[in-house]
Amino acid sequence: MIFSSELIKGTLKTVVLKLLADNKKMYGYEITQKVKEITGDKIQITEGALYPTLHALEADGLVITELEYIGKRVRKHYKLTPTGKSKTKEKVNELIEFMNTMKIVLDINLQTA
Amino acid sequence: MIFSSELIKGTLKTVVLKLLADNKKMYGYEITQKVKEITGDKIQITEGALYPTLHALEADGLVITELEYIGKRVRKHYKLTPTGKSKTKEKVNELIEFMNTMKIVLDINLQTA
DNA sequence: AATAATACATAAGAAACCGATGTATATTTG
DNA sequence: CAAATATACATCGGTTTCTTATGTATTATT
Repeated sequence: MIFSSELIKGTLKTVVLKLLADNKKMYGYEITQKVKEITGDKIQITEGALYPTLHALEADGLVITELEYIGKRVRKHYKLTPTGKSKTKEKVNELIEFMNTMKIVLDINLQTA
Repeated sequence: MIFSSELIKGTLKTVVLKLLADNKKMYGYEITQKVKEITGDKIQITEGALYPTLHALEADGLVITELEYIGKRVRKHYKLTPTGKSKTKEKVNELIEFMNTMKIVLDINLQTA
């Protein structure tokens, strides 16, 4: 089972930030593979979604980039800025709170009307 | 704290379906109030998002409608069809699984690279 | 009497993603 | 060794979906 893209949408930025917080430094392709790996292929980030997101994070000053050359191939590494680190905490906390709220909506709302 | 709309986006349809499953029959305005109530004002569904969603659910055959007149004011009640009921189970299960997966991404991904 | 709440609806614009396409190098496999 | 696959970046048109604003009308509150 692969999760519908509408579910992934709202959490993409948070997931990317969290991965960068845990791994210090990652490049785009690595992020797609990492997400596939730790979610058992259930979340697959498309390149068309990821690269614009990374560019937006950079434009917002949440990450900085660094190029690495592997032979002739280039890798663009992304790393959190201090602002990015605190933003990551905010977003992760919001998502956790949101999921707790969702649990209430999904589980506890039993014929209360 | 009010959750960012990007988080709410992917779950709106599922939340509406779940409320209908639990309450048999609801009208639009009632849904907005119910969601505010059970989430402690943290999720506020706008009318511009809700009504198009309800219309889409109806067009997809997941709900049927029924008009009620309170004096001169009209209420449009929405009720799940059999198809809607099974779709609700699917969507709720997917969301629960998604949240479990998200927990792994947010909590357990510790320097595995 | 005026304001707020109830109750529906639409519509223009914005945001964000999907799927496709493009370019190029490196590795694996038959 | 040629072909296929994997690695690695990027953009873009079209679609979906929401936001904000607006519109109409009735009922309740202050």
